[in-house]
Amino acid sequence: MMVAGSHPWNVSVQDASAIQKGLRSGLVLEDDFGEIGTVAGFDVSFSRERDLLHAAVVIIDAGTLEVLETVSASAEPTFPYVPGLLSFREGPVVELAYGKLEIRPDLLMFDGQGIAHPRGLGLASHMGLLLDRPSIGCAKSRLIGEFKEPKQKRGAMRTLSIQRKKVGVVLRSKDNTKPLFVSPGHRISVESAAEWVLRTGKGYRLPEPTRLAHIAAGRAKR
DNA sequence: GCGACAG
DNA sequence: ATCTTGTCGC
Repeated sequence: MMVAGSHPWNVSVQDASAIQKGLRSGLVLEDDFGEIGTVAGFDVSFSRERDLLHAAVVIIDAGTLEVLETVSASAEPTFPYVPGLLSFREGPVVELAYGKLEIRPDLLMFDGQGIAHPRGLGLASHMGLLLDRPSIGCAKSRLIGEFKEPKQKRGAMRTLSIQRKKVGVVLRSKDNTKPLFVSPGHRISVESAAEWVLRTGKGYRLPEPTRLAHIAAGRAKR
């Protein structure tokens, strides 16, 4: 079995796509974890006046949803935003912030796609592989995939598929609000991914990990 | 050629 | 992502 090592982030748009194709075979799409005690949420904001990316990571207790740790890091963007290549723009800052953590989270949640991606390796999958951690992609909108509108009640979900293959779910995390696009990143199944998004929610559209990371990332700009 | 297109 | 106040609805 090929073991995933590190790879350069400063590559061309062409090479980035090739790197994704090479990494996808290393993904584990079934539950591969023990007891989940902590969940980390990631998000990145952008300050255009200073041309800086700010990444924030918030770790919460999986049982009480209480915040245990918050860290952030900043860096100049080295890659443009290209649909399908988001990890090459946000990956560097995310790794930087992750390195500042004292707690080693049991599960990672990202504001983006997992395997619901053109080459099967969205931000959550990519980071889950590099950090060797179970990860979930929890995006606010669709990148790729077909689905039917889920019912309006919290907890309702429909399959998100790519060429007849189930790659995730379109999940209603709150009554009468736009659904979330949840797909496994690495070392977790579609079912468990959806379950954890619901389990870490507090009544807001976004689950606590990602919601709090979003606030922290925005706060990091000031 | 045209439309779609995570953050 | 970001530029941005109020406003309608649960």
